[in-house]
Parts: sequence; C-alpha cells; structure tokens
Amino acid sequence: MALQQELGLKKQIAFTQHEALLNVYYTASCVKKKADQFFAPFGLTDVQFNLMMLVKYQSGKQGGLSQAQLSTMMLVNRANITSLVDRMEKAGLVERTDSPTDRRYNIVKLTTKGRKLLDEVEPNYGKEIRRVMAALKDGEQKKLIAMLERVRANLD
Amino acid sequence: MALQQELGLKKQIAFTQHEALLNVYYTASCVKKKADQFFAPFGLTDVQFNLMMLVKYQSGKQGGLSQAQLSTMMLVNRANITSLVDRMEKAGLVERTDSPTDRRYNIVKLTTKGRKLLDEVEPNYGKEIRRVMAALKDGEQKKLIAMLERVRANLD
DNA sequence: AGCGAATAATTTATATGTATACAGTTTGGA
DNA sequence: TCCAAACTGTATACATATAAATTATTCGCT
Repeated sequence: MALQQELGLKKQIAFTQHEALLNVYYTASCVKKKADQFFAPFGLTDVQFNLMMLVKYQSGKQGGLSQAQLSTMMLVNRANITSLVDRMEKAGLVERTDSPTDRRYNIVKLTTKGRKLLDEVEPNYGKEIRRVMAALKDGEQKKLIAMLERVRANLD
Repeated sequence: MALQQELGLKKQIAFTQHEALLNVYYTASCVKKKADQFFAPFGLTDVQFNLMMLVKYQSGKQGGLSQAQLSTMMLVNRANITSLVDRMEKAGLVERTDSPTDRRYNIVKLTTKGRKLLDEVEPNYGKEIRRVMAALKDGEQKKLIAMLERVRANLD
C-alpha cells in the first residue's frame, strides 16, 4: 500500500524523491517492528540476535570479536555496545574474555547457552526472511541492493 | 559500496534475500544519521522536524493534529508522542490546545517560533533530499517505491 | 627510551523506540 | 438511561541510538 494511505496522510507527499526516501525509512521501521515481534518469544531483540550472528559467523582466530569490531559491523556507536553486551552477559548469552595480546580490549564470545539459542532461532529466521523477500524476484532484489548502494554513496 | 565492505565483514552475507533486507535496514540507518547531522545546527532532530512538517501540511480545520493522529502518521507508539511533544513544547516549537469538542484529546499546533524555524529549514531540506536522491533516475525511484511497498505488504 | 597520538572500553546525558497499565472521556447498544 | 467498550493521553520500565568526556593501554616517531 502507498505510504500516503498507510500513514493516513490527507495530502500527497510533495515530490517523488522524498516519497522514495520515506519509503526506505518506513520500510525499515516496519521490518524492525516485525523482527522484534519475531524475536520476542525467544527473549531476544533484533539487535541482540544480530550481535550473536556476527560473533558466530565473523569471528577470527580468537573465537570472538572485540566491542569495537562489533560496533563497526553493527553501524552503532561504540558506547552503545557496552550496555548491549552488559545485558546479554547478564542474560548468559555472551561472555567477555581478556585478549591475550592487548589489554585494552575484550573478546566477546557466545556462551553454550547463547550458541544453543542461536541454533534454535536461526533456521526460523532464515525461513521468515525468505518468505518476506519472496515479494521480490531474484533480479529485483539485486536491483534493489544496487540502488540502495548508490543512495548511500550519495549521502556524504 | 557493498554492505560487506561497508561493515567490514570477513565473510559474505549468506543469501540475497538477507542481503537485500539488510540493505534496506542499513540504508535507513545511514539516512537517519545523515538527517540528524543535517538538523543538529538548527537544534532539531529528524523526528521533531517530521512532526512539524506533519502539523504544517496535514492539519485539518482545527489548525493542528491530535497526538493520536501524529502517532499514526509517524508509525510510532502513542506513548512516545507524549514525551516528544513535551520536549518540543519546552523548546517553544509547538503548543497543546484543548479540543473544543472532545475533552480527551489535545490539538498540537505550531507556535510562531516553530513556524519560523520550519520556514527556514524546509527549503534546505528539500534541496538536500533532491541531491541525495539524484543517485536514482525518476523511473528508478518509482520502481524502488513499488518494490518496498510489496515487501511491506508481505510482512504480516 | 620516552612522549604524544591513537585506540578500546566505559560513563553520562539525552532522544527515541517498545510494551503495558491506568484514568478520564465519549459513545453505542440493551 | 446507563453500562460496557473504545479511545486519548499519560506514566513507567526498558532497549537502543547519539555525543562527549574519561581512563587505561598500546603504538609510532624522534
């Protein structure tokens, strides 16, 4: 449905450029809302799941990632990772380990509990992503990716 | 740039559906960051600007919008509008007015100060939107909108 | 070798999002 | 007429985002 109807706007959005940008913005907002509903039964948020996926698939030899690495990969302020990892550590999903070579940073790793939970959630997540994105043909998805990359490149 | 490079991921994103969805998500995040930087010199946030634009362009006969209407148009929980309007009222940008017909709701209106600030910011905003979205041809923008509408429709 | 710059994590203050519960007001149906 | 249901705004608890300042550590250059 068009944004105008979806948001109950009485007047049209003035120009196409704006409508396109708002569509990106509001689609992401809807996706986030959907994701939070999806993860809630597992006691997770989308951000926490994302962090666990990164630790599982992007870790180097050390078997984990530093908080700075995580903040880069999550496009999030470094300060924010502290409290995120705090909460997840309290929930027993991850643990902070001292780096053997550099005392400035921690290595964040999955606990057994975290790994188990992730193994449970991940297949369902994959299935749901495929279901939602079946709205677009494979070629369209690639086109979408390319267009969004061009928009991002033009931001600065 | 591809998401993988942009986020410094060591391994590829496993399937195209996921990459496409993440692109929507991260592009929105970049747009928000850019918007916040854009609005900061005016003492505004993107959300506050958005609220003022809605009050300016979507108001009915009463010359303002209720908080419930705003929450629908901003895809935001009703509870959240309370503190948003609190802050903006404190900053002198909007005011709450009693509805003459229904004592349950307020009418949120722009103050003279709010209107003046909006008139100053709005042209620059329009110019910046057009600059960023020049990354896409007009037909591409329409295609992007249509694709995102289909993804949203498939969310529930 | 030592000093200044860079880096990592944390703390604090603030803005914004969620869900839930509640109180006051209005409305619609028995 | 009157009561239950719906709606509006608010309060609370929490998760997550920003920016800026602080501390500890390491790195790079002279």
